[in-house]
Amino acid sequence: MQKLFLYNSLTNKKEPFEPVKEGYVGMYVCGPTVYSNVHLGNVRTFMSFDMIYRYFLHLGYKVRYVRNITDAGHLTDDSEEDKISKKARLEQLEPMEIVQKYTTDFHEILQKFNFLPPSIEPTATGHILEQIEAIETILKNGLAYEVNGSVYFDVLKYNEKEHYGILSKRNIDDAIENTRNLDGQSDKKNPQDFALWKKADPEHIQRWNSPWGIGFPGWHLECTVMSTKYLGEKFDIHGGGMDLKFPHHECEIAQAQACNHVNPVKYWLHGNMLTMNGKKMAKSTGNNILPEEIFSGKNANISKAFTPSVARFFMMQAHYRSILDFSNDAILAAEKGYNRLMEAVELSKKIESSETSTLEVEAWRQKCYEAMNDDFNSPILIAHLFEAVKWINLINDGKESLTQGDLDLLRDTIQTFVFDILGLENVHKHDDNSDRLDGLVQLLIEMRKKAREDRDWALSDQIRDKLIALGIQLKDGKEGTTYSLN
RNA sequence: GGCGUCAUGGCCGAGUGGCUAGGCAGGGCUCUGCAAAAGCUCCCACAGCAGUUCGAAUCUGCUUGACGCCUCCA
Repeated sequence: MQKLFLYNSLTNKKEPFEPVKEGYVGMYVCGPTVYSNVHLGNVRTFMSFDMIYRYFLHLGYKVRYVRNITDAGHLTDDSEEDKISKKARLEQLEPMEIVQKYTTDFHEILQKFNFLPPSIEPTATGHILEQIEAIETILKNGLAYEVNGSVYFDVLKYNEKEHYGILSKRNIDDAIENTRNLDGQSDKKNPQDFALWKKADPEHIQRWNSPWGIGFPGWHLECTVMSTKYLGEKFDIHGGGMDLKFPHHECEIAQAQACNHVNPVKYWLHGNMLTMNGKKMAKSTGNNILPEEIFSGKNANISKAFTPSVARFFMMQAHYRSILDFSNDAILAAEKGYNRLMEAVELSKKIESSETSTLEVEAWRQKCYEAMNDDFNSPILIAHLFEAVKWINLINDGKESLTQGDLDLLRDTIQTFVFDILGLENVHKHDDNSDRLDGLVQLLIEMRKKAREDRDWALSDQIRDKLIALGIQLKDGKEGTTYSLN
């Protein structure tokens, strides 16, 4: 099995991956809060982990990939209203209608981007009982306290024996000094404390019964409970966006420690932000672009529509831990590179083998693995894939050659990395009219051929230029004319 | 204010103490009726200032700038 190194946010180091249980990987990724459409920035994080999931599967691990749906509603501020209920009131819908609507949207979007579904996709509302039990355990262990029907985690007490800040590299004393004074009416003993259970006011729509009265679970508890339930007290990988590192993931560690006395996660992986115009994409600021807008081209920041696979390629060209800035120029450039890659992939199916090989396919294949083994370095992998693009074209020109065995290896490796691991798709516009379109274009190619034989350049160029205007690129080669659709 | 990350060629983006990814755009050549496509090739960058070193863009310090977190956030 390939030796994989990954960057652990807990230690800030690249470490060799050694699973808790040999041959198995338990991976938990914080999913979306389903109160509005996912934007491209949300998608980036999930896509990074989709690629990581795919790579683990390819390496032969048995992976249980858990990605939750947050449908219980997190608090937005110190008011008692949470996101889900807020939106529900706005649209005159039941909270679960909102949840259903945006969960469906989430799934549809990810499907278009060719995501593999997670092994388990648990919901917060489906685990209220488990959350209540966890709170009882934490209370019993003396690390939480109840005030007026709410239960808070006692961060200072926890910090006496454990390190609150172990992940985000924060010092609790600094945090105390620098906490903003939001209001004076909080029930918390200390501003650092966070809610495990929050009392629901009468007008609060999402509400459940509990030993502390009617209320709803706190911000961070669901992930602790669900990851423990499905992956165990100690599991391999926990992922999420960089912006969740603090406080969300820090609180998860504290809760798990308080419940199970175990540091729950071996490797913390954090994907970096997708920015637009140099600023983080966020639902709240309006600085974002929706996947549907990418697919339709209907957004002021882009000049045309892009396929999901082009957007995926654009994101895979950057490392998951780097900030990536979205712009029209950047995705246009990515689209051209993507097209060139896909055309070479198609061509690779047609090129023929020779008696001898002039290229080192096995060494190249190993370089592809080395790229992925180095903290899932997809941009380096793509650089290597473009080396193969060059090879395929040279073989096609008769300037290099491969034996049947090497050619099969090349094709297999491309298939593996381009489609299985990066999750790209070569989108053929195979609608009902594709045969007709092909027939039409072939007819025009014939007519142009005739015109060229008659030296009727005006006609032949007209055919060529009108077709390119329609997005049909004619390619004159030694063996005749072919075409590609843009 | 505190904590942290990052500053790479026209653009996007990797990476390493010396051998200097890749994509896009641009120049030249091959091919072509002219082109396009494809191939070859050129353009050798690492914010600024000091320091460590035989040697740094890569290590250290400072400066400047950007971003992220500290409040829901992928």
